[in-house]
Amino acid sequence: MSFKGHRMTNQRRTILEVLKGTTSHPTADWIYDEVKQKIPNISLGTIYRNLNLLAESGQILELNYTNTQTRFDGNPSPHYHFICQECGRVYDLALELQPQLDMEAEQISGHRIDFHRLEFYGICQECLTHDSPPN
Amino acid sequence: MSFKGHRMTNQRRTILEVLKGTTSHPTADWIYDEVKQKIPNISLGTIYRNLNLLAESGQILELNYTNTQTRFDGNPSPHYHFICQECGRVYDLALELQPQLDMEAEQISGHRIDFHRLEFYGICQECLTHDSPPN
DNA sequence: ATATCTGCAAATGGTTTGCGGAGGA
DNA sequence: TCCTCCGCAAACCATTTGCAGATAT
Repeated sequence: MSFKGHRMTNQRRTILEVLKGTTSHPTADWIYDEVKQKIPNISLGTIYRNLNLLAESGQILELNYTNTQTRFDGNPSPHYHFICQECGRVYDLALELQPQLDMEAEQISGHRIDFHRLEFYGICQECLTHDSPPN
Repeated sequence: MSFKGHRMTNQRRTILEVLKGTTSHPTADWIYDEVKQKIPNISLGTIYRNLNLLAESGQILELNYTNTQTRFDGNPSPHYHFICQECGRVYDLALELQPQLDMEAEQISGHRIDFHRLEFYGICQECLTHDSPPN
């Protein structure tokens, strides 16, 4: 099982499994801690190299919503996100895709538009109902 | 001329002028080089401190589209952007705002949504018509 | 067989910060 | 006056990378 000339190493498989097995849009550091439980001597450099390679080959998504740590999404199919400004959690949104926006923007701007990214910001349900939110 | 207890120093005024005087969504480094022409001994730390302060007080926008350098926008009113994947330039888009998306996303998710960010990606008109694009 | 990958550790580079002095209000 | 701000330089920290050995195919 490989992907376009890339080898499916134990490290790469485990990283992909961990990322596919969560909906929390984790950071490289969080993934590192998780994978370490299965491959104790894995290095953080390997985590980064594989996350970048997986993102380049379209198997995962890279999310840059802040200027600090990058987050990763095991679901590579197009969808929108919600970012809670209180706890920082990132949620998937079931909002339907809006491909007509690409057409409109293309006509207005004259640029060739391939895709768009849409992120919503606010306070998540969890933080709204709890005084001291976890995480 | 101040802003909520903040002092309007020569450095801060010049940084704001430079940023308001361009539509190129520059990086802190570019702003540094520009401001240095007027205040030769200004430090990069001052650039960052002021950009952060101006962003926090809503006078400018902070754009995090990549995991490398942050870009800044002298126009703080809500609008959408287009990022060219060939030359990296960031353009403003005249596309009308889509506030109904906030309503829809709020109903679907149950989170309180305050605003959204929408960015389009593709190849800009400049790069489409020129073989070797500048910048 | 061999090109890709890994662990290790050092380097990178954008951004932040502590400090003592300067300068707006 | 006094509190915020500045320049300077070091620190910070997420991410990248060079190298020599390991491993998937």
